[in-house]
Amino acid sequence: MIKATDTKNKILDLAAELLQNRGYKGFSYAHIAAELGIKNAAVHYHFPTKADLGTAMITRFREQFQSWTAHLDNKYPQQVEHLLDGYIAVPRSFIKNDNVVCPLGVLESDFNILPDTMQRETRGLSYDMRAWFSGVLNLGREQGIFEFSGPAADKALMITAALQGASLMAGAESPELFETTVTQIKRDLGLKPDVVL
Amino acid sequence: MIKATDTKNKILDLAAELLQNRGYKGFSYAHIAAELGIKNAAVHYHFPTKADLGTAMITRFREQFQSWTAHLDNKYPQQVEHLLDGYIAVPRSFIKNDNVVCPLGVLESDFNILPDTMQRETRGLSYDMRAWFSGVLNLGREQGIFEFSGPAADKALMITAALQGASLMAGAESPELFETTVTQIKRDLGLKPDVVL
DNA sequence: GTCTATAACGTGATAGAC
DNA sequence: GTCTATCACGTTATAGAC
Repeated sequence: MIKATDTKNKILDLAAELLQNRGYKGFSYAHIAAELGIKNAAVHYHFPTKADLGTAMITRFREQFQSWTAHLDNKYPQQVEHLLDGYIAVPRSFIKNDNVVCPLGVLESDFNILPDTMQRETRGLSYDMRAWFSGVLNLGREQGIFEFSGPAADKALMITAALQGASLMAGAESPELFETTVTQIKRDLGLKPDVVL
Repeated sequence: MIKATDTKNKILDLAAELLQNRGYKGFSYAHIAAELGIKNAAVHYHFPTKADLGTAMITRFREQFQSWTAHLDNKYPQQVEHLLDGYIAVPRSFIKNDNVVCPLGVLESDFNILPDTMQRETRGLSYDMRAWFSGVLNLGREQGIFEFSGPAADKALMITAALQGASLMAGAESPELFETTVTQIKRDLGLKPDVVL
């Protein structure tokens, strides 16, 4: 992950990390300002209200996810095992050091206290993820690589929920809980757990 | 669910609802006092610090879960389909009106900002749940009722993570996401989705 | 684009009367 | 067991100088 050099993107990077670590009410403009060596008011210059900052963060999450899947689709066309691994890599990437939690899980957990614009973007992010992954599962079953019963959309929902829940557990307990969940998901798809990362 | 009549338990009931709706930093002594028609200081009398209140809540969640599983084990001995439904009923019970989210998901999402005692109890609750459910899955497979590969503990972890993630999604998007996830979980266990509630 | 200064508010918490 | 009164602090946010 390339770190931004301009202040605006530095703020977004740091705010995202703080959100994932501490929840929406758990981080403040003061945290951001202190860490970046600037003042409170400077952060407000770039994002007038916290709702603006929060909404921009989620919009960026959506853009990043879209870029990631476009990259995967391009690099591994129709190679569903790699696409699955790419999808799993998203929540896994957050379970490093203390960065800890998948943003969607935090946003959904804090959903009722989020400003309207953040609620809308959160739903959009959730939808985007399931929609793409649903296509991957469907294709993989047609190819005879994935085995499961029921609609691909249902299976996509279930796996996405499991990855999200496992990401939360990993942050609170142990990272291995995430990996064990992934292993079981792959078993349930009829895959050997040793698929290349 | 029987509502408590004494103040101390009224506080716990309400605090739990607020926690599940708004996260740990999203509720305050003022919220509780206003709703119960008492004053800030009265709440502090029963729970001197917020950490005390939070810890007591989780301890009660653990006791309630233990009572619930004891009840299930007694009412449906060795009847794994009913035990499974009883386990699913826990997160489902929170998806009514706006009560919305499974406590464990919120606590794990807010984990890094929780006081030490709350962190310990949260881990304990998570462990309790998976441990009991792991036994149910193992028994069900021995009986030939559940079909799955891999260790029962892994499958229990995966299903628990899925229920937790689905509970969060239900709160943020639509309750049906929870039910669809449950349907898929049952399909993956080789069950018909029409098992008695 | 960043600063100083400050406003207006909510928070967790305490002392002491009743 | 609940009250009034109060405190110290962190929060989001704004005005205006540089």
